[in-house]
Amino acid sequence: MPDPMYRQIAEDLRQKIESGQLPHGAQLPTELELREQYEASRNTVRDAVKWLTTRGLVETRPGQGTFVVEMIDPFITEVTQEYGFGGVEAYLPGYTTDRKLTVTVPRVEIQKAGDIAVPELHLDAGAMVVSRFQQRSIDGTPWSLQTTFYPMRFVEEGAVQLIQATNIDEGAVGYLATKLGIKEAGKRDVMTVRAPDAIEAAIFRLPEDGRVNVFETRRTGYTDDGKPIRLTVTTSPADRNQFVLKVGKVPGTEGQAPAGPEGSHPGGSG
Amino acid sequence: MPDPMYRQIAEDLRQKIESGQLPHGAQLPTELELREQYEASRNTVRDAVKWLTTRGLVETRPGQGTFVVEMIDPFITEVTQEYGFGGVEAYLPGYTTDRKLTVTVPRVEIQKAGDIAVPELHLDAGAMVVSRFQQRSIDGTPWSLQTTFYPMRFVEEGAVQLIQATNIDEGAVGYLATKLGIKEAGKRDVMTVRAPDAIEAAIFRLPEDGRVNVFETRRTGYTDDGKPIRLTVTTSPADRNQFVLKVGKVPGTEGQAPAGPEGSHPGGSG
DNA sequence: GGGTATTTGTCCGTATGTATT
DNA sequence: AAATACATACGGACAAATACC
Repeated sequence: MPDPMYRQIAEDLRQKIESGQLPHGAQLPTELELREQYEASRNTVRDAVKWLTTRGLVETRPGQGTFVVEMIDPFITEVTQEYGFGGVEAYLPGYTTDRKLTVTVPRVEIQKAGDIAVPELHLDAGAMVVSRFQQRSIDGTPWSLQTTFYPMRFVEEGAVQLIQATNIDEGAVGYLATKLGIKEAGKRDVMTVRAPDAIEAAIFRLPEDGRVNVFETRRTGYTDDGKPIRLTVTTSPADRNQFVLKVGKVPGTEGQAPAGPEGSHPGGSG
Repeated sequence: MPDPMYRQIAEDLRQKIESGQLPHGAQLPTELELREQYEASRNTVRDAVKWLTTRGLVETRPGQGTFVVEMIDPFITEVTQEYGFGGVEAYLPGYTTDRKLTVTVPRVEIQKAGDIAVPELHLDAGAMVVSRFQQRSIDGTPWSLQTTFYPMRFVEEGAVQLIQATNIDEGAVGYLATKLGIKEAGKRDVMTVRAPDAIEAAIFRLPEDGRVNVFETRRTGYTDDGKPIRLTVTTSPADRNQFVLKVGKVPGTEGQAPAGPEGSHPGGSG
């Protein structure tokens, strides 16, 4: 039982939300009503609402009110030995199968390699890279951003299609193989979670207070002799994405229920 | 450039942090000093600091001040085809190799199956399960909580060691194989990210405002004929964990730098 | 241990702006 | 245009945690 008044109010509202008394999408009492119900000042009930907001339980809409957040039907990316996580090469929608995936045409830029690309691609500081950027949406909702970096050297050696803003049918990695004989023999995916930057928050329409994190997966592809050939960075909001990995023999895929607000671990702190 | 004053103050401080002018661990000016520097009220500079706090850039310590967060040396869990993510069966520390992993003795409880276990283990509502809970720490810092649920039926059929609060040398899954002939032929891992609950926040010593999320991986193990035999739920803080998956031939593992505050994707929102 | 200064946390009141209906 | 509801910003007061003497 938290001592401060705003926390008591928040816990009371939280209990009402998690018990179903305030279902998804329901409007909370207005700040004025909360102020009367709990006999607190408006700033104090605002602190309580902000506490719930930070936890992703409610969202405020200026001019309308405060609402319990809607449940998001998660997008499930299946991880396979062949593909690894990070990409959208394989995916399964949750519950329904009729979602539509759309991909923007690549935006191609030639840039100085950044703090990630330089070490991952074993480049010298100041080296140039080709970046190919795509945005993926599902049913019109932005779902992931993906940028792949290739050393500029590949273009100079003849892989000119890399700098064209069109989809490469065989895939850019396949194109490198047929054009330059550079084959990807292995890849490493690193998955982290972090707060979104301003661009990601805008594109994904995430609440601007940064409480919804994004997955960031960095995939580095290597040739047989261990030279890195590309770096793919994919970001996707953590509130609408799940990753699934199957190993061995697993029965048919039913939809995965999103994580609910129940305690998975026993109480206590031993 | 954000309009509200508290955002301008926050962006200014953010720029000082990201430029290195305020390095990791450095103390920010006190609220009184900020109030003088920016000619704003104390509540306004507090809003600015709170904005930075929500984004995980700074942390406040009552009686001391506000500080730029320390960089956390991430714990890297390597995902392999054999093991999948979720567990700590295989892991690599970041940068250094001299970290010590400690595991608590299992806490064993017999419970009614919860909202996750019932569907995952194909149980009837109200069925009983054995839960085995362990907490893992690295260098004394709590790193992951893990609970595995087994149908109570296994104990009734003779796997009595499941309900003993001791480590099972061959592993609980291996024990089921030798004792009952129940072999795990496959498993599915589902990875999500969510806000921590109160218990997790306490054990991991996460900031109580819930801005640091936790990974939750649910692993369900299946027999050859597709029957689920166990459900393992692992939670680990997203601020100190990374997951790595290697596919094919990948050169020697150098340490992975944590995600820095640089833009990976091009600007704009087209 | 006690006392004091410093710093953040909580709570109140008020006024004005902005977004939506 | 008017009403409603949240957002921002100011002011003040006291409490709680910490550090230092």
